[in-house]
Amino acid sequence: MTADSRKKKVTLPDVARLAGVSVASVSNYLNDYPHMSGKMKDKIRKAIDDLGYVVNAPARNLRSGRTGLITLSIPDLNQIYFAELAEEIIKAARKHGYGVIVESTGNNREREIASVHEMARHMTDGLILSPVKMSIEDAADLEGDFPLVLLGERLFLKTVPHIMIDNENAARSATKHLIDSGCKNIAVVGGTLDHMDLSSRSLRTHGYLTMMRDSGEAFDPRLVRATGEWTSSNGALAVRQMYDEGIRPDGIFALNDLLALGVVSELREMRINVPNDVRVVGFDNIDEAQYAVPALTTVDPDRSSIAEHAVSIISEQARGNAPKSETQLIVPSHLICRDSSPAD
Amino acid sequence: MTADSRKKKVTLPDVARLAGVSVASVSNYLNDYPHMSGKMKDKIRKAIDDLGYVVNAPARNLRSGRTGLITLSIPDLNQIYFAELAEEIIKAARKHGYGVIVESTGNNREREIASVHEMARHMTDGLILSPVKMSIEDAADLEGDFPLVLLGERLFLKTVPHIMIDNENAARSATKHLIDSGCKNIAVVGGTLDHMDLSSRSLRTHGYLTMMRDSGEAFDPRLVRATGEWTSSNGALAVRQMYDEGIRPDGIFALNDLLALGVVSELREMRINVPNDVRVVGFDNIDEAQYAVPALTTVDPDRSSIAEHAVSIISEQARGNAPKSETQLIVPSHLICRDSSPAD
DNA sequence: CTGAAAGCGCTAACAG
DNA sequence: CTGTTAGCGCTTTCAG
Repeated sequence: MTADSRKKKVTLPDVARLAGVSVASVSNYLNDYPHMSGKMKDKIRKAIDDLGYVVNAPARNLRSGRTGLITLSIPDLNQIYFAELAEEIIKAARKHGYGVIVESTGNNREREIASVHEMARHMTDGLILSPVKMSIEDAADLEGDFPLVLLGERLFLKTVPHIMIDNENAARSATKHLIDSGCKNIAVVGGTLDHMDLSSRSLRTHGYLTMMRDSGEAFDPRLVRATGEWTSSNGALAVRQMYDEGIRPDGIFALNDLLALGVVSELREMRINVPNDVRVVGFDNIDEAQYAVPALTTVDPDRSSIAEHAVSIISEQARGNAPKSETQLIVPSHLICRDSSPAD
Repeated sequence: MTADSRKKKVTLPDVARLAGVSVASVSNYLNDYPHMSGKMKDKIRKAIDDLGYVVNAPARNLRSGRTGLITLSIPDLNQIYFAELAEEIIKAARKHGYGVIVESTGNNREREIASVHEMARHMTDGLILSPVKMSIEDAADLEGDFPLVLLGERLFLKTVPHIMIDNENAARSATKHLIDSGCKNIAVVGGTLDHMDLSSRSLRTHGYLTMMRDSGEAFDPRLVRATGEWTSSNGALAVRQMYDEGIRPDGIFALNDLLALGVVSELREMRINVPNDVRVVGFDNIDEAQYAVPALTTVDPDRSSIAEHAVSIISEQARGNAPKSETQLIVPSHLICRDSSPAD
């Protein structure tokens, strides 16, 4: 395509005329119709180049009923985890020939619901939704028969494909890694013992608890440190409070990397060596984890695999293949050992 | 709109029939045609609700020539700065009634160029491009007459609207803030003295240099610390090396927040108090800056204003208003003082 | 202020 | 393997 291709509107019939073939052949060519003579292809290719022809997407979409676009609806790109997830989804989508409209719902229930309807308005071929505020009462909004995939652990609907991280097992691995490394007092920063539900917070805490129990470790509820938002300042605060209370962990499992970063920073400030005095493990494997000093041992949720599955499912549904009923995919994650708690 | 609105395809004529009016009236209604009787509006609204009608975007687009979509092409959502910029652009776009297709070019020249052409393929109404690898030789690719805005300091084309951060003045303010706070030995981490060009690195370093000179501060080239990628580990490394060389700054201007985070972390590790012993100022005001401990003093590039301008310009161009020739907008940024170097 | 009719540019039958 | 034709669903003149 040349730079001036958009100067004048060139239509498919124009190409057909110049190439001396029918519009159908040009259309076939554009859609990679398998059976076509080489010379015809050449003629068409040349005509397209000469005219600087570009297909008109809306016309194609109108006719074909598909747009080649999917909507990704996430809470907030400022949250690194979601930004990195979006990056992977965009990559996976490109591989499948899709573009991605990114919608940011800002942790707002109305906007989450609205994104379902917006999708129809933009006529995208599907929606990948990461709901954080919608509840089971809003399920009706997801009942349309359009391609939809839910991400995350909230909101279980048997009728809608759902992809999640294996929060509990990942937390178990992280905890086991610390136990196996000889830690005797393992704290969970960001955890909770209250109202266990299906949130990451609860699932990860639960994984920690069961692994502690399975390993015969003594359970000290004071080692479960609740925090507010999972930010590095709250991670630092949790450590400070723990030490103020006289608690001396030798391993800390922070429920996400931001918390872990704050934990490490506070420990260093307190002249406590990581990993020699206290080992630290995070969760998410955000980009920054590898650049931190010390580099962070953390759970990699395998975002690229989540993304690949999400896009595949949408793609399958969009081309009419009914979603395998009850698609509830749990993507395995794995621990990445770095300096904050090296493998043995 | 009800949840079952997509069950069966409902078209505009269906609505017209049920409402007992013409299709044109329905169309007018949908497009907020100003002159229309209240009762007609009511009839149409009711018919739309009853049928659960949703406009078909491609058809509308085909006819109107617009899609209500703009493409945002940035290097990488894993880079926090760009993720936060994307978030702002999505917000601004929503306000203007646009959806945003996010394309990630992965610091790849070919993909940057491709995104210009992709836009035509998806028929978006405009492109906001943040080029990092394209060079002036690729200018021809930007010559089409489609709505386009460039973000960032690279690649100057008088013919294309361009929005940039005021890197140099921002760096001057940051430096001045440190000088006014009594710092005598101010280091720049991430800076360079080689081949000054139009990169952020050069412009920010230059701002630092001129402010040092204007303030009559002695210039010590050893205070300009080059780094590789702007990551926190490289920030930490730069500090370590500086001290190993016997250099003792009392103020550090890190050219982005990630570097600054590394700088602070290393200083704390070295038992050097921030801000009492050494003040630290960053650049970008990423979300994390406010949660760091100590919270980071940094330059806020005013992403929301950049986003608003970018979307407005696209919107204007898309509705046919020629871009004011030579739109080269420089968005003023300002310093946000937090704990790492409080205001006096 | 409302209705009838003419396509926007393309694809998918279907016929050759 | 290639050509003809009939719309996809909507907006927009242009009359009434």
